Amino acid sequence: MADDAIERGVKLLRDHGLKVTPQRLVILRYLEKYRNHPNADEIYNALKSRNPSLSKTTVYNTLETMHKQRLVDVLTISESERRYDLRRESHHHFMCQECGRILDIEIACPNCHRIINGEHRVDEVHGYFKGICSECLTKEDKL
Amino acid sequence: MADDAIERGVKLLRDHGLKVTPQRLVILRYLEKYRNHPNADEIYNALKSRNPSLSKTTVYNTLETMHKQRLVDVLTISESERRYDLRRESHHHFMCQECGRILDIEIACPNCHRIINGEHRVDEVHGYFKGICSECLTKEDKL
DNA sequence: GTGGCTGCAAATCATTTGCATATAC
DNA sequence: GTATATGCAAATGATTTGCAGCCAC
Repeated sequence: MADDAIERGVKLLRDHGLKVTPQRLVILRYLEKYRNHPNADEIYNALKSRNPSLSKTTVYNTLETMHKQRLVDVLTISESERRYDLRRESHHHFMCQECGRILDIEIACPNCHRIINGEHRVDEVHGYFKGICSECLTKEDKL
Repeated sequence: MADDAIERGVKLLRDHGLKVTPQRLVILRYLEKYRNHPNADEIYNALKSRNPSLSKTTVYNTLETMHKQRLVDVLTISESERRYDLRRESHHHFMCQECGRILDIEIACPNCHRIINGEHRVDEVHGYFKGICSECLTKEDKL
């Protein structure tokens, strides 16, 4: 892992009032590097060979802690499992029902946020789109 | 159950190519009457006293079948369970983290749908907002 | 008549919990 | 030194599956 990535991770954790542990750093680094909206199992499996003592409980604990500190978004676009995403400026997600990929959708939706915030206090906004992605469309002619 | 509600249910099922069964009718009727975004368990518990033979498996089967026929929307706004909603013209949902209620949000978001449809084929759009509802805000001063 | 629907019991599997040990600060 | 984090094994709980009998059409 590059030194600057470690430093960045340490700072990110400290800035959010979290203790710095190797497990937290490596999970944060995974999210930052791949940005692939993984579930807990994918994170665990990707990291366990280089971090043999890592437990799945810790993966869950860590992601939950980071979510509470608004460092990580929890996506429920999949009906069967949670997926995690390093938090960044509001964007949305598209899930392909064919290949299962979750793609970032860069759409700002200022209307929605503003209107509803007048009535309730809105802390999280999730835009989930589901269908067939352009790649699968060309492959399989499902247009 | 009112006669016209039954008739409406029968028509709805037939129009969607589904066989008409008492279980399907009563579940449909529940969704139509309460529109409270229930989970499978709530539906089952609400109906079992008047429909003693109803099984939870059938509740799940029925909701899944209706979802496939685009009669019912599956909401994953709650992280721990699916919630169901009779399908109607596109609207969105707000979940109060305090009282747990899921409220309908009547916002049209034409931008989003149009833009993304140029790239992928979009079959479902879900807008999930989370925070504290106005009622809980006044009660507890969490503004 | 038959293909699809129902309901029971058992299985699955993501996530959570209890608790003893280890570690960040 | 102490509060918190980690990791193991066991528990939980929503959803699914296998299968036998039933019913809508």
